[in-house]
Amino acid sequence: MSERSQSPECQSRPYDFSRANPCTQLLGQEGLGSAASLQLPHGVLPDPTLLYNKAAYGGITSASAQTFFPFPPVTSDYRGCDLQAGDFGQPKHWYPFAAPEYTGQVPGVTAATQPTNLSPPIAETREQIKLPDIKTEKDTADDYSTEIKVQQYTTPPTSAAMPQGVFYSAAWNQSFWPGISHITPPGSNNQNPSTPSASSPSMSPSPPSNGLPGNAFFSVNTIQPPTGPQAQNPASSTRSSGSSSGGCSDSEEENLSTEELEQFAKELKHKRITLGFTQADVGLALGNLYGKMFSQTTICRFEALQLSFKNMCKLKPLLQRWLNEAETSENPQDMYKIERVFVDTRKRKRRTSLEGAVRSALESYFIKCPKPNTQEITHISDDLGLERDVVRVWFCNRRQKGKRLALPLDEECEGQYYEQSPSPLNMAPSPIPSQGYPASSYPGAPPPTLYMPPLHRPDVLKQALHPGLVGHLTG
DNA sequence: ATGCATGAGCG
DNA sequence: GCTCATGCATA
Repeated sequence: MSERSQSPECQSRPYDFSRANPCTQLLGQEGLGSAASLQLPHGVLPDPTLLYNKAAYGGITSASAQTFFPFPPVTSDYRGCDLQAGDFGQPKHWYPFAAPEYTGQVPGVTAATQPTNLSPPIAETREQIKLPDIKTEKDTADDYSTEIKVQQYTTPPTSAAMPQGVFYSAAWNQSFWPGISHITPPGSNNQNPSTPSASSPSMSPSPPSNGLPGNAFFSVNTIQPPTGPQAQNPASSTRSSGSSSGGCSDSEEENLSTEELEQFAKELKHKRITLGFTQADVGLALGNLYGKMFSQTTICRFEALQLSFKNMCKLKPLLQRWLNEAETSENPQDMYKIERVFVDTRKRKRRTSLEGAVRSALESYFIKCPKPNTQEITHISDDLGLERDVVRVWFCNRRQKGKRLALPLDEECEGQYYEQSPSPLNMAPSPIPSQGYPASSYPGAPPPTLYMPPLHRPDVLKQALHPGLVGHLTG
């Protein structure tokens, strides 16, 4: 079901963004052209999605290469949809009623805990527009009307609390977070509950126990000043929506090693499941402990080591503490029932669902140029009949994704993968900082010319790469 | 589990 | 307009 299995994404692909092949050049030379004749710079493997989806896509042609723009036109397939055009052409005030009191949506509510009496999500209450290539869960007319959400968290059925029963398997090869001293931070590294806090009501999922009432596990606004070594945390002071920094500010975090993080993630997942907590539970529990909740998504990514190193460092102490509490808590239960009413007056742009062919096309563009400039983005959006912002965001996310899974090669080299193209015709590498992994400690690792970080992480590679290529690449 | 989106902070 | 942290919505 995962998209990865359907359309391998390129974090695992050996794209060549080396200086020798600036985007423009590539684009100008070849185009996305027929798969058959698709030419890629030496050392670069063709985009599997292109190869595999060529038939389905059939839109990319190298024919009408434009003089000034390197990107070959990608047919009108994506353009011809007037419906889209109108749709995407809409203004972008997604939040016309900006509400200061907005508390944000309660994160981490998974299907398992999703109350049945909730008003159905918008997506379910409306017809999804079906477009040939692009779908958006968007109301036809009154888009983004104010929503009032009432969410009730109830004790997840114990059974449900044990999801797949599959324990963490995507273990990171520790070589992926190399370089970090394997220093064992005094006092942090390990689980032992620094403080078996006599009663930690803070966690109370479903695990069976002697119910004890009381403590507001989910008293949302109850910010309990963290105590103990792992207490002080940036999270408590973070903005409402993430911070670009605020990472490993604690001495304790700074010393985290790759192994520790990896191991902890594993341990967390294992114990969480054993204890009967869902990822969403954990996210909410953190809110109770630190006053800042996290979504199921974030917990999931933490466990899967899909966050930046810095981010992992930042969250680790929080999760560590939660884990300690959860393990020592005598009655982590009853309380697992919170009811919250909040009004979300903001409107979120309905998620655009890019059809496979469009994604392939975007991937192809990405291969050519992972960091298109404004003009290029416009061109792409025109070609694919997508909203500019959609394209821009797609590239942002794509780069972010690439970095997340990319091996932290040394930044110097890494930069070249995402070099910005100053102009369609002339590009000079302009390294950008990496998202987060400590500089590689690979001694004398040669500057990679291929964008194929996953090769350093076979496990991730297999997961992300098209099966057909795994053998070839890892061969 | 992950694709698309938001928003703070920054240059 | 980008990165980064983060989350909603959905596959």
